[in-house]
Amino acid sequence: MADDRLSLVFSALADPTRRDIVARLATGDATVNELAEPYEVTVQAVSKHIKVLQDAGLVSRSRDAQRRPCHLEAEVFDLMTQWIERYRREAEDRFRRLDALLEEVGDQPAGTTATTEAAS
Amino acid sequence: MADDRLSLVFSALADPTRRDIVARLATGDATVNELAEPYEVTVQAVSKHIKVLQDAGLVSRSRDAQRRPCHLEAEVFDLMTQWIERYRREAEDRFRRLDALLEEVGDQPAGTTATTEAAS
DNA sequence: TCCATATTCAACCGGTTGGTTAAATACCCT
DNA sequence: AGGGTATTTAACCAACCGGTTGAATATGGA
Repeated sequence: MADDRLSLVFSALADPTRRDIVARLATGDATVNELAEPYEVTVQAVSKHIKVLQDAGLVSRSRDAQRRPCHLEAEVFDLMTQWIERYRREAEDRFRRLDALLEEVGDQPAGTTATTEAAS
Repeated sequence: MADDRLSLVFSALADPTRRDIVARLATGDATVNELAEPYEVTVQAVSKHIKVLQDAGLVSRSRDAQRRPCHLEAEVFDLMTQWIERYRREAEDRFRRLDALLEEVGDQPAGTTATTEAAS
């Protein structure tokens, strides 16, 4: 379920180990064995993580003898930032309009209207 | 497992229905019943989705009689964009350095060194 | 008080996920 | 051919996820 590109990318990055792998690939290509070394999990588990990242388009592989180095495909990040920025902008614009409206009416200062109960 | 903030946010947005809810909340606050209306799923399912978004800090609730309107907390987006931009920048910098090195050596034009095999 | 509305909680179900171990595959080297 | 290294596949398992139905809770209004 949820096999569209954006879902795959967000889902892939929802795991801290995979985010860590991405972080390390940002500094340079690496093989599965190299990537697996710092973790306690087996190399097979890391291989699965790489597959998830690959299916999301975040990682590509090449071949070098037995090794299959992983390469970070950073362009995919654009897909996320575009989505995020779009709705952030919409929300901020709406907030600005509300703010201006309150200013105009001469109500209480903005941001004190509702009990927000945000998560800790 | 994976209960850190960034994991919760990415995980929350990995579901298309939840992304859609976020998109709609960007245009204005809404109740669970209002949000559930366009979907085929039950209102309980949507309530669960809201809970996930709330745990991730993406949504806050207020009270208005029986209604508990949902409000988008767009600041959380910053957490993601900061993470994304950091590693994108690292990867791009590395690419630029490699590019410059190849230029210096007088090798082939950049981007033609490895078989990338990227996902479709 | 009684009823309608809005929302959540509880229990359940099938599919997915992240991990394991064991076996298979792919490639290099002598 | 045979052995070593790198990696993937297969089968399995417990936990989680998104959905359901049914019951509970909370609030407003007649």
